[in-house]
Amino acid sequence: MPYSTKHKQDTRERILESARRLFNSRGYSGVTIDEIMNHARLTHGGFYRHFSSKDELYAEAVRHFLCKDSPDPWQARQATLGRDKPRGRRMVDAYFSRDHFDDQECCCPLLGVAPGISRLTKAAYRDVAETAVRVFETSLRKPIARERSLAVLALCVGGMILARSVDDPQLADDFRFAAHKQALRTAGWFRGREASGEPA
Amino acid sequence: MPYSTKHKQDTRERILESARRLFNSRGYSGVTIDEIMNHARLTHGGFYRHFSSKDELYAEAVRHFLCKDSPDPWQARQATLGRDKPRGRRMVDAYFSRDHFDDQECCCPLLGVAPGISRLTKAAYRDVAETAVRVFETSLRKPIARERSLAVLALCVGGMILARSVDDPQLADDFRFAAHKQALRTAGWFRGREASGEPA
DNA sequence: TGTACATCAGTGAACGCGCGTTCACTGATGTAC
DNA sequence: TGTACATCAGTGAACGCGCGTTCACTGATGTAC
Repeated sequence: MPYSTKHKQDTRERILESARRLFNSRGYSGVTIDEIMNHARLTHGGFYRHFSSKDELYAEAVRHFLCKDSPDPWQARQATLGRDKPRGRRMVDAYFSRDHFDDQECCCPLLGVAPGISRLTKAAYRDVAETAVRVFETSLRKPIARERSLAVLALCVGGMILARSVDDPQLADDFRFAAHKQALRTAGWFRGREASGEPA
Repeated sequence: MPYSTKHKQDTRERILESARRLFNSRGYSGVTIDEIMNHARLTHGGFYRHFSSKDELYAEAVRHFLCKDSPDPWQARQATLGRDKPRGRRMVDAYFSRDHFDDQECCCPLLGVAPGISRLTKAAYRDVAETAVRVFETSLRKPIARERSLAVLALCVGGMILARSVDDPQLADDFRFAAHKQALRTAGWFRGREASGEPA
């Protein structure tokens, strides 16, 4: 039995960590196995001793995001944000921090799916987003209409992306309904329980 | 001058419409130019008479999403949802409708960026999402903690994705701050104006 | 009205490169004697 | 303790395919005469 099992585990861990960072910053198809292996100080040929396909590696890398023991700025961010706040609050603050916004490598994997959006495309997204915000803004009653419009849009996009990214239909519906309800509430359109089920 | 300019415009429109549908359902790299052209009843060679690159086509297709005159189920969805409601409300309802959730072709382009997520990957996302929801749930005070947790998560993901997808730094910050504030408010952690700027 | 011509949308073969995957080989390491 | 051996992590060349892009060509159409 050559090489200790620890040696192999360590290598696997290194590949996983490299994959997580690179996938997050450039998306699934923006990164090659060769790059990941080089980043982990290996050559591409050895990859299949650790994973059976690129797809499997990606799924593992997503899960790896949550590992407590990885030397991860994301974990650090949470830690530095005040021990007195509840854990959930620290997570939210860390999530929305400029640090997290700028950090391409150590971000939530859902933020990394957009495969290296080009400048051209970002401009198009801005057009769409601005139009949508304007529509909401004119529909809402005055006080801080714009700010609430932005939040409503975030609820729409986030709720649906989460619903679609998850393989449990029940959880998907839960996301959809909860985000919907909250969006109506934020906009001030929520009366009674009308949004708790499917809208008519 | 062979072929009327209208003829060329029509063809371009057809390519754009095919592109929008296919990109939305399978993401940028999940669709080939050949497929798009076939879908528009053309062969791939003619593509470059209309667009200078695949990237340019994608950006145009995103913008095309908003065209009022396209025969788009998305527009239809809004129309059928009750004329008495304000336009923004109709948009939100249409956005969260099961119809929009299921429809791969005619959805918000931001929902189409995730390039054909594999079953393996969806399972990984569910793990991450469930863990995150559980953390929030235990941090929130009791009443409908789960529902609010889901909404908070949706605000996080949606706010950051929008912020990252847009090429105007000011608009990006606006999304980030608005979503952050609303997340804290939804969770019940918002006291005074502490989240209006960058968290300390 | 009819015919020759010029234009250019559309065709389909070909190019070329990137990248996931495979494979024969190497050599470091743990075990048996 | 030292040596032969077996294992398998890691190497690097090669394969093969998909796909964005190019290009020489075709043929439909509008215009000029």
